[in-house]
Amino acid sequence: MQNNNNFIPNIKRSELFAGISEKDIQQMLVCFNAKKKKYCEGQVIFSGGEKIDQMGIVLSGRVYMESNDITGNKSIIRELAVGDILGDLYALSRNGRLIFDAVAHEDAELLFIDVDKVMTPCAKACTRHLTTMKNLLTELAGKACNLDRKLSHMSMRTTREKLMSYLREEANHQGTENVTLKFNRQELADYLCVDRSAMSKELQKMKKDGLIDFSGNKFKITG
Amino acid sequence: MQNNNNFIPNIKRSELFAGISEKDIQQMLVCFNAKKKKYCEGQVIFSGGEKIDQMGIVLSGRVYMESNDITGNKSIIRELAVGDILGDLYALSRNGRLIFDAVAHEDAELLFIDVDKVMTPCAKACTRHLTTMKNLLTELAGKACNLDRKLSHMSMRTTREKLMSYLREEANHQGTENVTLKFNRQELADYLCVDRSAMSKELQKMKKDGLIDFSGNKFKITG
DNA sequence: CACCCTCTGTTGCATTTGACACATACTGAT
DNA sequence: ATCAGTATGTGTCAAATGCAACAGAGGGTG
Repeated sequence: MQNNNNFIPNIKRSELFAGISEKDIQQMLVCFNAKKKKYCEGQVIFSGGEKIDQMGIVLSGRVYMESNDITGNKSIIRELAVGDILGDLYALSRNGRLIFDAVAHEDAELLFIDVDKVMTPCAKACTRHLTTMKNLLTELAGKACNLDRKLSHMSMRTTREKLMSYLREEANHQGTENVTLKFNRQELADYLCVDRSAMSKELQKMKKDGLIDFSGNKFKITG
Repeated sequence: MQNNNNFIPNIKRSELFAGISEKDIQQMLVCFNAKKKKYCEGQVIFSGGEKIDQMGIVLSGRVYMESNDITGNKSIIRELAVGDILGDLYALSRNGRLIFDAVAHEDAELLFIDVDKVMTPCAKACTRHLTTMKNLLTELAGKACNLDRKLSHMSMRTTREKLMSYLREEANHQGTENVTLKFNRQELADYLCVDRSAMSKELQKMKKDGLIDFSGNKFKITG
């Protein structure tokens, strides 16, 4: 591991180390064989089909899990921010092969950790080991719930329903009717797996029908 | 827990108890406060919005996680068979609230287990406790991967692409080009979130175009 | 300012899809 | 055999969607 541990405050934001002191984290990072790596915007971090045995924690920047199919359609599967964990579900599953690409959406720094080091209690009695395993379980369960939530939007039959489903959840999550999206229009369309222009049309119709109001990426549910 | 433990062979098929002897399983079931329960076909096991702190292991029958929206559209999110675990990702996540309904698709028996009992090492030193935690992590990761796989089908823009994506994965999973589906047409449509009649038409077109061949629920990818 | 680039909305058109109705098996029960 | 019920495929039509092309609004840079 590198000498400069100035990323420790950021790593504390990760669910993996919840309830663990900075001092203990530093010890564990050695134990977990943690390695820091930088990525430029657009750079591929993991690519679909690849077999991995490390998971990455986002220290800075944003990362997208995305699918780029043969016909040129991009789909944003999920979006990862600082503290989020990348690739854990593949590295921890039996076959370990990625389905999607992980791409740096902005310049980003990641800290990579060997998953088997997390899964296997180490010899030097890391007392916090059990805590990280429990944290990982919670994190993984949360991620799976988010996938379920995304599926609930995707299972809607029309673009309008997909948008409402997504916006309602965002409103719920952000705790206000006035929702600020992190996506631009193209990204929102890629996230909901619909055509951008068709979505743009539908958004206008929904505004006219009094369902929503919006300006830029500030949305409000009104219906 | 009931006296008749004749379901132990079935429970051994669950990933949760992988690598644990029958004798140890019996002890752990007491420790986990396991309770068996029967459900009739069509009966709701968990319903959307409900908060849960138990997970269920399918001892017999089949269970669907499904979404039933206001407009009457059903979507089959996933299908659980004997040995599969139900509700774990909700029970283990922070908020613990279900998004979908879990419904018995056939008469079914489930064994319910307290998740916090699994998460907390017990006083009477269950040596196998760590194993179940690791197993649960693997199972959860595998489930999340399946959700990702499902998302990869759903993100396809056309019914034809959704079908091909799904069939290719099934072929891959079943290890043969001759795929036997567990779904009937309506269920397949509900799984891929498309209209049944439209899908039926598309299947015929795909057959005519030489992409696939099928009869009943036996499919073959030919293109 | 002129230029380039990106983002968003708009339009027209061809295709796909969903909804509904109905015909045709096939199944199981009586 | 008869009947009811279910599963599957077909036909028609309206609506939704994708696609391509373009216009206008910024935003940054030389």
